Formats: sequence, structure tokens, C-alpha cells
Amino acid sequence: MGDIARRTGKTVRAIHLYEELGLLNPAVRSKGGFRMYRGDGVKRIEWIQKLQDMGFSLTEIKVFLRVWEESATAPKAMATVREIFTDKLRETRETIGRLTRLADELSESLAFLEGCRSCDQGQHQRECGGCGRSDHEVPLLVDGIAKR
Amino acid sequence: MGDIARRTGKTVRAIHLYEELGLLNPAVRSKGGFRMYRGDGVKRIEWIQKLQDMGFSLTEIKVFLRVWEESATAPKAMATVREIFTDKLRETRETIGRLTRLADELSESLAFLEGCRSCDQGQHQRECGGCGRSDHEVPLLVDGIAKR
DNA sequence: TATCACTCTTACGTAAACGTAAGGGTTTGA
DNA sequence: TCAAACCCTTACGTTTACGTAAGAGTGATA
Repeated sequence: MGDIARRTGKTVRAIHLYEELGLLNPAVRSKGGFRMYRGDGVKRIEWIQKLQDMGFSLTEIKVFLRVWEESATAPKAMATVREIFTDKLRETRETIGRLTRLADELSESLAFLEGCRSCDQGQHQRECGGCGRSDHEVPLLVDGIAKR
Repeated sequence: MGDIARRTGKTVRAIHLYEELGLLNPAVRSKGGFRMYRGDGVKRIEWIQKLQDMGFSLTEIKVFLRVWEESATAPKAMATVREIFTDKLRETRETIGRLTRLADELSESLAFLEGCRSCDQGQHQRECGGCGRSDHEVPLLVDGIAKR
């Protein structure tokens, strides 16, 4: 157990949870009741991890597996998987787009803040945003700070 | 109140929460005790929203504001802001990188799944992953499903 | 066989960001 | 002035993905 936990970077508790939720089939037990995992288990846990990274919740993963199990034939099963992955791919790309725009905003704000380097040491913080030192408008990310 | 809530897309409860947390200064009240907001308030809420989108928690935003308020001089205040934004920009780019890699994996998996279209209607789902129809290895995203 | 590190089950705890309900005033427009 | 639509405060509820503690058994090693 601790073995697989270390190898997957998950805690023992987390792995127990996955089993409780039905994401991971109960492992073979030693006579004493200890869980004994093999490669399959590790792969499944890494799979779960990847889906989590992509933004799937454990509940969604559960549904994923149920749908899979309920698909009788192979082509149907894989068609379902394709559908799920296609959706997630679109979603992931949207997220990347949003984050890219936010990164751009951050860059712009940082560029604006460069102008603050030439500000008087004596200026009080409350003057920020109203100094008129820059030609550009104060970006929302900066302006929002000074607002009450 | 409902007015500003609609305009920012937040719920009344959320805005109350921001005030409770000290992210939003208590608004001017009507004689009856109703909160009356103006442009500043809206801007602040939009600012909070943007930071949330970038992955700041409300607690982090709180710290952000406290640090700002404690910076006596304007140049110091803005230097702090630069630092926070620089960190977040790096972090955001890392996230974009991770998501991009995941999107690539999704694409690969989808490409692999294309091969499943030519699968026999009669094949049972349990055969999936072991059909040998593809030259490529089964990607983890697909292989993990069949693992127990 | 004694021991020490592990593991088991059970079950309550936690942080985030609100949701929701209760009981009771406030605005405003007809 | 009356009703409908809002808003106020207080406070408990909700979901997610585990964390943590308790009490007890297990495995491997010396």
C-alpha cells in the first residue's frame, strides 16, 4: 500500500477513497487483510490523476467508468470515450484561451507598473492610480486595488 | 444591491461575503440600512472576479489588500503589486503549459480512438485495449479505463 | 517471539465559496 | 396607504477531496 502510494504520489487515504467511490477495484488482500496492488492498480491511479489534472472531478470520473461498463460492445464503449474526450478537449482549449488572455492582462499591468519605478519616494500610497504619470489608462487589475 | 449583483454576475450572498472578508468596504447605507453602491464598488467586484479567474483564492486576495494597505509609500506599494503579479504570471504560464500538454494527450488519445471505428460490432467491451488493431501503444488515457 | 513499522476500519474534521432558510424590516409605485 | 419586491442579519447547510485520529490487527525482521 505505502508502496503504491509513494509511487503514485497519492496518500493512502486518497487511494482508499478511490476504492470507496468505486474508481479502483478492491485489490487482492493478503491473508491478514492488507491490500496488495499490481501494475494495473498503479495505472488506474495514474489515469485518475491525469483526469483530475484535466479538470474532471472524482464524481465525473465515476460516471465515466459507469458509462464505460454499461457499454456492451467495444465500438459503443469507445464511441462514448471519444465523446467525453472531445468535450474535454474543447473545454481545455477554452480554458487555455481564458488563461492566455489573463496572462496578457497581467503583462499589460506589469508594463504599466514599470512606470511606477520613477515615482517619488515620498508619494503616499493613496495617490496611486491618480498620478497621471502614464499615458495609458490604469488597467483594471491595478485600478481595482485602489478602489474601496 | 440586486442591481450591482446583476451587473457583476455575483449573487447578493457573494457580495456580502466579500464585505465580511474585508475585500469590499462596507457600502454607504440608506436610512433604512440598505447598501448603496457606486462605480467603485462595481470595479472592486470585477477586480475580485478577475483575480479569482487567475486562481487567487479569496484569502489570497485578502492578503493582497492587506499588504497593499500596509505599504506606506506609493513606490513600495506598487513594487509589492509587481511582485505578486509577476509570480502569478509565471504560475499562469505554467498552468497553460500543463493544460497544453494535456490537450495534446487528449488529441493523441482521440487519434488512437479513431481506429476503433473499424472495430467489429460484435466485440465485447472487455476486449478493448488488447485488440492489436493499432500500431501504436494504447495511450494511458485510454488504457487506464480498461484497467481495474 | 518480540518489536516496530505498517495497515485496517470507522468516523469525525477541514477549507473554500458560497447556498439557503428564517424572521423581520424597507422601498416604491399604484 | 398597501402590497409586491427587495434587503437585512444570523446562522446553519453543502460539496469536494481528502486529513486526521483512534483502537486494533499484521508483516517482516532481529
